[in-house]
Amino acid sequence: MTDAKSPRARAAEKRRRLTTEAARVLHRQGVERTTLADIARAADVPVGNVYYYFKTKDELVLAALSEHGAYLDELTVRLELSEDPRDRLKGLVEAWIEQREVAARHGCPTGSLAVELGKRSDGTLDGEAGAVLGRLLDWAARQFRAMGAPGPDDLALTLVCAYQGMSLMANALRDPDVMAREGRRLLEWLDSVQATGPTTKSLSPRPR
Amino acid sequence: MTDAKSPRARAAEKRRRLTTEAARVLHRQGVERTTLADIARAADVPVGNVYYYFKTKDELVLAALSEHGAYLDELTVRLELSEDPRDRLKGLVEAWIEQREVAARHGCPTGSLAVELGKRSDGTLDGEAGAVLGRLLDWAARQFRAMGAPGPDDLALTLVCAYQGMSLMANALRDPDVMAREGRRLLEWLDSVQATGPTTKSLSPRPR
DNA sequence: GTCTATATTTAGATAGAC
DNA sequence: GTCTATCTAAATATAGAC
Repeated sequence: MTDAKSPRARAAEKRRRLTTEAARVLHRQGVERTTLADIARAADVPVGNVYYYFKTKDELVLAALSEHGAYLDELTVRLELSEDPRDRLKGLVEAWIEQREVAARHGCPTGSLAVELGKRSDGTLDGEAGAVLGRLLDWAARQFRAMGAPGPDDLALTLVCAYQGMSLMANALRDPDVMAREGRRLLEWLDSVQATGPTTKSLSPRPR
Repeated sequence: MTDAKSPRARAAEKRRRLTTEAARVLHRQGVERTTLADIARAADVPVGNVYYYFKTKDELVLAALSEHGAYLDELTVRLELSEDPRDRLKGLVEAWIEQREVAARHGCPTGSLAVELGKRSDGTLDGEAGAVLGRLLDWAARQFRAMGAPGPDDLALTLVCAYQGMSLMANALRDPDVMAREGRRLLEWLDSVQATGPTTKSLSPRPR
């Protein structure tokens, strides 16, 4: 109904651009080392204009976090095309391995944000990154539960911890191969998890 | 030979205090959110005076990193009192579990630093945190090798990744229990690693 | 709605008195 | 060696013209 370039549409598009670029730049440079000018430049929007769309820098950070969360939701929804929950989980790990170059350069977007936001002494944006990781944790637990695996919550925790750990280490060592090696191990581990419990007691925590 | 409070001794002591407090405060607040004033106050040294001991803020960051590295060296040396390399590794994991409250509040000191320093676009202090983690990786690999376990380097990588992952997640979720649950799993996993290889193929990567 | 100019604040770093 | 006072730079945020 609105014309091709109505003011509303153009404004919405700018907001969109600012959000996407905020997600990208904050991932690369971190929250504290990124200035509003950096994001504005990347989104091709004048600095002062940013405040028309986002009242504070933190609102941009939150928008970036939502963006990463949305990407994750999109990915998990796509994985649900598989019938087998084990294949879904393996697809998740394969996606991580594919992202190995980015992970080695900048780490996991959400994990990095969690570290940075955790350092704040004021409560600002406290737990926001944790909430996104919590959603991933829940999704993984649902898959393990669907598999009939015992202790699905603990299995999910192990999986997501492994991802955060390999991302951090790949980034710290600047070595994408860390993602490949640990990713392969996770795939084999997923194969070993049985409906009646994993093949060895060592891999899954005791059901309580 | 020098008197109880010689200028030299007092100066050395101040430098010491600045280093320890830098390590503590940077762990709590992160590099970017910590001002020199914060560290100076914690060490009970006037702000301007800091520059007599450290020419730049980065020199303080490096000193803090060395401090964390020294703590790690100290720990591994103490663990070597055990004859059995498996017990040494289990002792390491137990130490991680004991630190669960601190980990939940501020994450792993070295891991956090690695994340923050990795966000710098200039090459400043690039790879410094990775080097400390590399030392831990080497030590763990030596223990696995002494056990006669196949693929000791990969096993070490898995162990350190697990630690970084559980620290990050415990911090993100503000939940020390993450450290306890994952720590228990790691202890059981270490028990399952055999001299001829782990009990199942799923836990250790194929020897190449 | 868009953008420029600028106010405000804060932090890293230095000069120089003691 | 120690410390105060201050310079300089940069970044968030705002005021107000268009």
